[in-house]
Amino acid sequence: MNSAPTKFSAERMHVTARLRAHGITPTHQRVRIGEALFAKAQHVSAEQVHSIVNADQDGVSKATVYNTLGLFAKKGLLREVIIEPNKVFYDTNLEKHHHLYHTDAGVLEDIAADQVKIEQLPELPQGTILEDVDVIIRLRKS
Amino acid sequence: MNSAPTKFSAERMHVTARLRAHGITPTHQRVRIGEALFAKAQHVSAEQVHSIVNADQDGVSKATVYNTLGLFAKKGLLREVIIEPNKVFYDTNLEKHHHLYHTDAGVLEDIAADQVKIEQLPELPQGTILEDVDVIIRLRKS
DNA sequence: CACATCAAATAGACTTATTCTAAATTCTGG
DNA sequence: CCAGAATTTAGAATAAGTCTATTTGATGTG
Repeated sequence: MNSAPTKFSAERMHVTARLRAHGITPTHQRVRIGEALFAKAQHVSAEQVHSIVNADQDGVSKATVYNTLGLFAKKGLLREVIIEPNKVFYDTNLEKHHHLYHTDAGVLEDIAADQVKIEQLPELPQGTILEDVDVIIRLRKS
Repeated sequence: MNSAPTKFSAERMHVTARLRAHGITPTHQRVRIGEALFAKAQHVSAEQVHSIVNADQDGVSKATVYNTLGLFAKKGLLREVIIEPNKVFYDTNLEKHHHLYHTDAGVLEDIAADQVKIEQLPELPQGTILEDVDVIIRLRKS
């Protein structure tokens, strides 16, 4: 369509604002990564982000992808989901929810929070605060 | 105490029987690994098992440690717990239970099943069976 | 404007957990 | 005891992620 990349698209502005709102300086590459993330997919690995962002010209380095994903996660723009050794997924869904994991296919699915009822949690040791509760339901082909 | 390793200790027989009961041919190295596992610790990494088993003379190779842990997990003698990228823990506790993870310290703790009440699970997609439900409560120093 | 400063980005070397491979060893049934 | 299968092994290979030293790019100051 356009011959030149759209530097000032609505999407781009949106991501920029979002980063600012979370106290993140919106650099060129962070915005690129943000666009890739928030465009569609729910669950992406660092590797996937790296190749999406580097499909176009002028890519973003591996190190920056890792730094940025880590930063986004820390700032609450993403949630890290660890389901397999050697594969961290980043989930753009920030609603409270849980995960269904198809172990055969390696596919991760969201489950709305109200589909799983956790009625009680143990008392936390003093001096600690809850960071997260992960519920992962692992499935296999029957 | 004994000058020679006790080849026919009660523990050893016990592990052997246990492997057999799970359809695992009890080779020398598998029994060694089983002893290390079931002796004490709750949560061990492959690396830890490897060094426990290799503290004595005549060690067990890395590959065998990995193969064996994988086999034990598949046969239901161990449970894999994935809480951090690049670190699989094997849990010898086979009771239904959940996990508390201290993210600062990297320490994993068990929680008795009755401390967490999961009242409802979503309907599983057809053609699939439940393999496991992992609940990991992540804590941080406050 | 020239300069000092600081954050962020980069390439590529490095680390670490795990898997693979091909060869050697051990086991099992006949 | 022997053939074939299962298991173990050392070490090479892979893959995700981290680290380092350097460069780039803003931003502010006199």
